[in-house]
Amino acid sequence: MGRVEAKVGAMHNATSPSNKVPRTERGRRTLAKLLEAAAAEFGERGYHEASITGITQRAGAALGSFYTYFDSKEQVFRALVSHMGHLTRKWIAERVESAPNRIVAERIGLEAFIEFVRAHKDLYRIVMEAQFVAEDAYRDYYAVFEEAYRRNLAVAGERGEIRPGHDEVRAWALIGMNVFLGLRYGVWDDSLSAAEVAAAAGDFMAFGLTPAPKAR
Amino acid sequence: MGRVEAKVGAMHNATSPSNKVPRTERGRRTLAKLLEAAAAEFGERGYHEASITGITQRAGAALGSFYTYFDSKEQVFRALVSHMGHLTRKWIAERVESAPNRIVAERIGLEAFIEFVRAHKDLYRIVMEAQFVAEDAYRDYYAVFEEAYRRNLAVAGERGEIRPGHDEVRAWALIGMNVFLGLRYGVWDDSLSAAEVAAAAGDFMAFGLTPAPKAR
DNA sequence: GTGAAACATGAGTCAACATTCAAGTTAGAA
DNA sequence: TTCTAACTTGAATGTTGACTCATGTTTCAC
Repeated sequence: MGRVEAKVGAMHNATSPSNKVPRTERGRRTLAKLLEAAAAEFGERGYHEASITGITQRAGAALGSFYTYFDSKEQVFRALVSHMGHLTRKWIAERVESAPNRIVAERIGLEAFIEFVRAHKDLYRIVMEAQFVAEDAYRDYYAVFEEAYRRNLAVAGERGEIRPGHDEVRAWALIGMNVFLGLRYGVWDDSLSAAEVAAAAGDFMAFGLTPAPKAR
Repeated sequence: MGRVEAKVGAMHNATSPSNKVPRTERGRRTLAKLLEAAAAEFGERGYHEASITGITQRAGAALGSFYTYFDSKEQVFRALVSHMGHLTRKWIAERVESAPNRIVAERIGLEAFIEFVRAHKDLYRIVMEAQFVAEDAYRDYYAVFEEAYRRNLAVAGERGEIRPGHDEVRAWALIGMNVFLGLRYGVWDDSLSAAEVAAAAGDFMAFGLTPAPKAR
C-alpha cells in the first residue's frame, strides 16, 4: 500500500488549509506516521467508522498528538483526497507520456489507472467516499481531471488524431469509464490483468460499438 | 421529487428483509409517509447526518413509530436503494423499448437516465452513498445492470448490430459513462439538456475516438 | 549548558443519536 | 357493542467518539 509522504502535511491550498507544519525532526516523523495511519484507517473502515483513536493507535501516538497536527477529522481526510489526486496524476502521466497518440494514450492511461488503484485500494476508497464527506474536495478532484482530458482531446482534435466531438461530454464519459473499470477490475476483482481490461476497453474507446464495414 | 410508494415496505428479498407489513389502512399510510420522509432526509443530509428524529418529524409521526415499521436505520436505507433500482430500470426500459437497434438504444437510455436522475436527485444520492453504507446492496444494484447490459450486447452482437468485443468490460464501461454523465449533467448541472448530452455521448459510444476515414 | 518553544500524553468533557419500552389510543372483526 | 390486535407515543437509556486541556517531556538555537 502506498506510503503517504509527509509532504501532504505541507500543502497549503484551498482544500487543505492550515495543518500545522512541524518544526522539528521528531514532529515531521510523527506527522508522517499519522498521515499513513489515517490513510489506512479511513481506507479500511471508511470515514464514519474510522476513529481518531484508531488513527493514533496505528501510528503509535497519543490521542492528543493528532490535534497537534490537524484541526479535525475532516481535515486529514481532505488532505488525503488532495494527496491522492497528485499521486494519481503523477503515476498516469509518467506512463502515458511515451504514447504516440491520444487513442493509445487512453488505453495506456486506463491500464495505468487500474494498476494504480490495485496498488492503493485504501487511498482510492477515500477519494470515492469524499463525495459524501467533503463534496467540494471531490468535485475539485474531478475538475482537475476534466481539465486535463479536455486539453488532451482539444490538442488531439487539432492534430486530426481523433474525431471531432463535444470534448466536455467526452471527457466525463472517459472519466466515468475509467472510474468504474477501476472499481470493478481494480478494487472488486483482480482476476483480469489490467492490460486485458485496457485492451478490451481501448477497442471500445477507439471504435465504439459500430461494426466494421463489410469487406467486399 | 419521486413519490416512494408504500410498495417498498412490502418487498421481501434478501437486501430488505422483514420490514413489518402493516395490517390496517392507518398503518399503510404511516409506512408510506415514513418511506417518503426517509428518502428526503437521506437524500438531503446523507446517511450519517440523517437522523431518525428527522425522518419521523418530516413524516409527522412519533419517534417510536419508526420502529414499528423498520428494524433499523440501515434497513430503511437498503429498502430505498433496492426501490431505486426498480424505478430506474422501469423508467429506462419504457423509453428504450422502441429503439430500432442497440446503438440507438444506448443513446436513448442515457438520455432517459439523465432525465431520471434530474427528477430524483435525492434518491440517486442514496444509491451512490450505498457504496459506503451497504456495500452489498450497492453491488447488487450494479450487478443487475451488468447482467442487463451483457445480455443486450450479446443479443446485438449476434444480430451483427455491434462490433464484437468483451461484453463484460464494455458493460462496465457503459455503466461508468452513464453514472458519471448522470452525476455531472443530472445532479451537478442542468444547463445542458439531457438530449444534448446524450447526442454527444451517443456519437462517442457509436464511433469512438477514431476519425472518419478521409473521403477521396 | 540552558531555557523557551515544540511536542507528547490521555483522562475528562460534552453532545449527539439509535434504539427500547411501558403506557396509552384506535381500528375493525365478530 | 365489545374486545383484542394493531398501532402510537415520547421520555429514558446507553453508547460512542470527537475534541479540549493541564501537565509533563524533548528539542535545539544560542
